[in-house]
Amino acid sequence: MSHELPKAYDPSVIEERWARYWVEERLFDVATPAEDTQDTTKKFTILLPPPNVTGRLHMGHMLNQTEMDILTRWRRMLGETALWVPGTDHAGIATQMMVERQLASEGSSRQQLGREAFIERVWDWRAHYGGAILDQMKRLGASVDWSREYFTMDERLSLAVREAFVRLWEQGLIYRGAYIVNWDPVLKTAVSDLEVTHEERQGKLYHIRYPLADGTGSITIATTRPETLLGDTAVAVNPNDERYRALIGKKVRVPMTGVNGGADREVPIVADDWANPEFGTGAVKVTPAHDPNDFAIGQRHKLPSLTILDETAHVLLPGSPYHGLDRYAAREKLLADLEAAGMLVAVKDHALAIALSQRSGAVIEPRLSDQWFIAVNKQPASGGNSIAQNAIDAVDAANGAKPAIQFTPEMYKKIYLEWMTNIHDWCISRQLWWGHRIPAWHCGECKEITVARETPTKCGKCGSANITQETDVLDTWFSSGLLPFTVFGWPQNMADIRAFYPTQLLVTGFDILFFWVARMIMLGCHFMLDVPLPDGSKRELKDAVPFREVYIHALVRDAERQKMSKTKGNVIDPIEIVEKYGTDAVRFTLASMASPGTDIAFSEGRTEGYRAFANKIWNAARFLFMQMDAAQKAGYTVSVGAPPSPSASSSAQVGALPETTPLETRWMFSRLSAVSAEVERALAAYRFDEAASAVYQFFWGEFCDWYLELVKLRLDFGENHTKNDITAITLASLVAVFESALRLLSPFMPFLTEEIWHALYNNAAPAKSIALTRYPLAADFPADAAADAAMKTLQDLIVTVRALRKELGVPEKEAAPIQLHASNRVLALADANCDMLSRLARVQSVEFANESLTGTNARSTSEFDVTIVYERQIDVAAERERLTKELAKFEKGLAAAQKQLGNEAFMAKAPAHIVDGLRKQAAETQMLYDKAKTALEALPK
RNA sequence: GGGCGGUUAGCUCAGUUGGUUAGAGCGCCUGCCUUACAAGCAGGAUGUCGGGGGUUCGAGUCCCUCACUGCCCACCA
Repeated sequence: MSHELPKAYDPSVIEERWARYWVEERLFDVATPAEDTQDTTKKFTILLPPPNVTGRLHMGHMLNQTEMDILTRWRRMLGETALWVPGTDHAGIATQMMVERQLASEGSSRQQLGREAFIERVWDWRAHYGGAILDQMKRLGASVDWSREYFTMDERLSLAVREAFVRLWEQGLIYRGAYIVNWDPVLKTAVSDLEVTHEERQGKLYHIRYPLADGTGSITIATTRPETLLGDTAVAVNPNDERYRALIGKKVRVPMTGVNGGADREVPIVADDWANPEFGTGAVKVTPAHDPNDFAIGQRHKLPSLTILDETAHVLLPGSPYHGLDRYAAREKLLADLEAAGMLVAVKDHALAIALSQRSGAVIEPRLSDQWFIAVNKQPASGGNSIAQNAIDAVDAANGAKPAIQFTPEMYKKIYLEWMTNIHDWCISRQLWWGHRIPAWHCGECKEITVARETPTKCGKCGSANITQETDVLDTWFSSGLLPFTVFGWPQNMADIRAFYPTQLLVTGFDILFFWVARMIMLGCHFMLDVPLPDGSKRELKDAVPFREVYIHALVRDAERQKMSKTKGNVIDPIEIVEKYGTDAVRFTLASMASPGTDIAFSEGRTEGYRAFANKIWNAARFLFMQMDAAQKAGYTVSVGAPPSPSASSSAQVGALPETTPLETRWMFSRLSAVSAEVERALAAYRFDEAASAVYQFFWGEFCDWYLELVKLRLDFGENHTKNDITAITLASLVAVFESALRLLSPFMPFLTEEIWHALYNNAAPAKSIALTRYPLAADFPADAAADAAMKTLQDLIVTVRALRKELGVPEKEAAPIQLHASNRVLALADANCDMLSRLARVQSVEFANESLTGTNARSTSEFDVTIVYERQIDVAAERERLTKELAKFEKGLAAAQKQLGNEAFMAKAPAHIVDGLRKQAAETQMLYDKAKTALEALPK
């Protein structure tokens, strides 16, 4: 007995084994092609969006990886050089927080450890826990090149980051300066605009009276953040506001700003267009150090900036009664004091969008501080386009030309361009310890900044040795934005760059469209334009882009369409689901639900269904193996042909079929050809849902439901069996179809197909993995329209007879004769295939009728009338109901058709094939209507 | 304040450039342990395609409008 396959399908047993095998055998590693050979193989290079090293795999990852794996396996099987590069991101803030939390639980802190020891500690943490998410990936069978695994803090990548920074600096595209940034008072660092979310909250608008310094009156301002008045350096009014025109240039005393018992600060009233006469009182306080708009006003009017909050958002104003108070405590006290002094004029409800730090949840405090920026809209010193302009041109080609980067769904192109067009300079400095430290040194003497590739020993300007390195690190997205070229060795080793850059595709979620996708385009285009093409010619934008296509996928939600989140407790752990149903079933679920533009409501019910599908495949294999063994015993030579290799030329796998090939086999190959074409079309368009449903329908609905049942007719190896051609042809075809179907399925269900495929070859498979064989192509199998049509008719006949039998109450096992009235073609078909009718519809015999058949035992289709010869009376009431319903349906159809056909405008304007089709259909409907009517009238009253 | 999606069977979703009488899976109902599979087989029921208006010979599909819903962006105190 050969072909070992346990009776029960148990994914847990087979999946871990193959997952390990794929990694250990290094099946998906791709070596750098030798440069002197003319390698014309198409490349499919794809970068895994690196998960945070702190991360645990979630459904979003699994969707992302499933999609990438399907595409990569598919391309690989098409003979392309498929390289999928994995790695992890050092995730500055997230990782630092994680380790700090750990330290806190030990009663320690990073400050206690000091910078160096802390970073050591993070590396330790990473060594212990950092591999978790990639291990999970291995379990999911991702066909990545593990030999190229990277970490964004690796020595090699760190050097590249430093190089990129220095070059930008040299090009004048990086500057340092004091600007208002989003300050996270919990993490004590600046964060970028993208890392801030806004939340609608009910707040208050406070009207506060500022007395004029000359004692002639007062002006009332409106603010939502009264505590910031401690840092006010002006009051602004609109120059066109009649109410205040006379006050412009006068001074006011900002209440409660006296220090050490001194007088309140005097500040000017300035005229500025920013002040909106419609809002509040029309007069606005100006706090340049704590509000971006106020900062701008300050610049326009040369106002001083007064920082009154420290890095933890406590009041920093020595000598003031508010000094040391948290910003909200200060607000309370200040309001109470103002109230007592009669300065608080009004308090109004006011809805405001409050800025929150995405990471810590803290309320962002705009704060003036020294930060590093990339000037994205500035031309490089050496000439050329600004970073943003290149990033726009790459996606929105001039004169309607095909852009270098294409988005799927296309809608995201618009969103991207909108953002890129309005982009501000990118704040890349973070006040963290974990990350790429900025390669800049401050001179203690002349204050000059020296930016260098190698650690300098003295100031680049005055030569002083009194220099200290910048303490800030770079935004994590700066390094990950460089990945498409740094993973391939830029700037030192360019062999892989020449072979693999640009990557073909990026698959990711829209949540990192700006964070990562946009930054890769910005940095990729900018740096790679300077790298010549392999043939030495100048690289243009179309080849400088980091990837040629971007596929943005949906969000995975829970079954109730809720976003999964830890706080809601509705997070579905993919590993748990995988353990329950098997990776293949979960992958198939995600693929089948991944239609572009729609979020996925993950439901276990679907997964259950696809586990059933996996089980179906398993059992089909068992059936096949039984047949092979039986055939062998009956004296047949059963061999499984080797599939084509991926690089094989596209000559057909199965040529012309022998004359004696039975109908169902001709049909099956024809279907296999059609479904191969459909899958190819769907995957090329990223329609994972359509591809999945095509293979599902093919395998279950056609191969199992029809073909396997029909081949049983030819494969009866009982005692009376004599060797014959039809059996041999059927057997060989069955095996070939099944083997092809496994390859067709394998990108979707890699584990199951791998297991069965090896069993099919008795563990002596012609390749190390099914993943290294060629994907089925439409041209591999003979299409046969005649067989398709014939099978369609027979299927109709069989289904009609089954339904009729059920209705008549013919016992399941009892065979019954039928009468058939139809065209000669159909009659001949039924005659030639009466064994099919017998097997699948328990037809005892077929009698051909000359007259149209109606009556209680009859059913009609456009091609035939059929009656079952069976004495039992039908349920008259039920039959009447059915016929009445059918009549109504036909009437409706007829009425619609006649209305159309009677419409002169339609007849004149509609294309001929539509009119003909409608005519034909109307005629058929009329016929069916007549028959149903006759049948209804024939029913006993 | 801008912008973008979604609304189709009880549930989750397809439905390509307008074209004949709108589909799938799950669930539901009925009958079957038919020797690959009860995680199965066979049969069956189910929709005023969110409301209204318009364009067209023809609208689930295009336009307008309303409603509900989700998301993104935004420096109005």
